[in-house]
Amino acid sequence: MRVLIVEDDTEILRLLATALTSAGYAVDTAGDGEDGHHLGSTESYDSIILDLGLPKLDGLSILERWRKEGITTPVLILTARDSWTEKVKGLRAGADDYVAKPFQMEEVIARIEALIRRAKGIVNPVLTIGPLTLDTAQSTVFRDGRPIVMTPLEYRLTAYMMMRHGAVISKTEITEHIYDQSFDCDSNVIEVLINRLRKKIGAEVIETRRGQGYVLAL
Amino acid sequence: MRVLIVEDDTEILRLLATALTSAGYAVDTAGDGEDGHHLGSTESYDSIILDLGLPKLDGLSILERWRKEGITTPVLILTARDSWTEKVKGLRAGADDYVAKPFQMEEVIARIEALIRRAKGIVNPVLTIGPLTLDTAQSTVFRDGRPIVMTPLEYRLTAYMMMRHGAVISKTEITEHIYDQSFDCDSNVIEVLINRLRKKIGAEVIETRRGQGYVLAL
DNA sequence: CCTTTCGCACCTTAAGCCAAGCTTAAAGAT
DNA sequence: ATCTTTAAGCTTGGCTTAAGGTGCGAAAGG
Repeated sequence: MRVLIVEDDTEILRLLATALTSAGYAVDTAGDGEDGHHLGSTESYDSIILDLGLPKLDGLSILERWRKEGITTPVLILTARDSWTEKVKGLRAGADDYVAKPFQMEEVIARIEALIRRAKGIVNPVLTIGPLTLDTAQSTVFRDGRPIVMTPLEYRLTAYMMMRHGAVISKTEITEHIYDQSFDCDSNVIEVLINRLRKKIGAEVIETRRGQGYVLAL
Repeated sequence: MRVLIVEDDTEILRLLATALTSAGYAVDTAGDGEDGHHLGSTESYDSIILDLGLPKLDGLSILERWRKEGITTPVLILTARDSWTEKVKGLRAGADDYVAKPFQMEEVIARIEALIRRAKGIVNPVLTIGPLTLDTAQSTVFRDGRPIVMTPLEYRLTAYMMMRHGAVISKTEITEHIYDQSFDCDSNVIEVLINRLRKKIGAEVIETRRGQGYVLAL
């Protein structure tokens, strides 16, 4: 799962980034409106955290532009406490949720997770596909009820595949969603990852579609 | 829908042009940077395909000029494979998407269509023809609701035929659309492919028009 | 006008080759 | 010390080629 944070306060940015990273997300960041807008338009994220007060280009304008461009990525906006009008404007402009500053890290993460689940059409916070169960609150995957110890990458890949179960997922899509920016995909990392994952969750769960990608079989 | 292609390799240009034309687009072409820039500035297009390595005036400069001139037409850039820096530069300069060479015709067309849809704010990735359903998001074809496992070529052919259902599609058209660089050799690849496809999706779905091509019957 | 014949376009099957993907180990990064 | 990436050799599925079969459709003969 890959998230973009657009925030000019470097301290808040740092905190959010580390919190999300250790929650198992691939994180990209932007310090001003222009970069933020640009990244959001051109890269593929599963969710975006957007501050409203930004240099160069303010959050609301960015959001409006994205929506005009047809970008439907769920957006969580950060606003100053008690600013009713901003909240309304934000939701009007197409935001999916909002959090007032100052905030609890936990809350932001929980809401991001809810947004992503909602966007992928998953209602229950715990997702079960065949023998596998994904608990995002615990960042844990279970096979037949038993927890499986995973590395961050393994967990991200599993979570992503479970949320898109049944779909053929290409290697490009995988790299785009479990790695952050600047990753040169001229190697067999994905294959190695898939290999390790198969050993952990069972080889029969992940089907190979030669020349197309992988499918999480039901 | 009108598209401009700026590309110096005449073979690639021809392939792109014919592919887009038969996909229902009006196509203009330019063989070098100056012509390309000029056309893009003075005519109005729904989308532009821009090669980065061009004689006279390179792609990046053209793109920058257009954006300075206030031209917001969605631009898809073509770059050499693995050139991460070029991709970043292109997206920085205001490109909306990019495809690495060598590329699949189908992918370019799909991305162009996505760009245009995005610009106009429409989404509909599922196409149903008779008992067949094409879900491009999942890269899967369904027959009577059941997924059919296909090889890359089979999938491309099916997708192409479904998008042009009812039309007679010649073998030449098929080779030009589902193969990246046109290979001209008199072999029976297409017949073999069609044969395998019929076994998977049902023989009655694909009609033969002797001496003309094939039709996806409704 | 109907029938037969013949050529050509298309169908079918199977074998071989190549590249995509698998696997393992070791080096590199954090 | 753990996790990730690189590298190298190996395996296998999908694509192509080739060879023989089938049937359409046109032209010639009845």
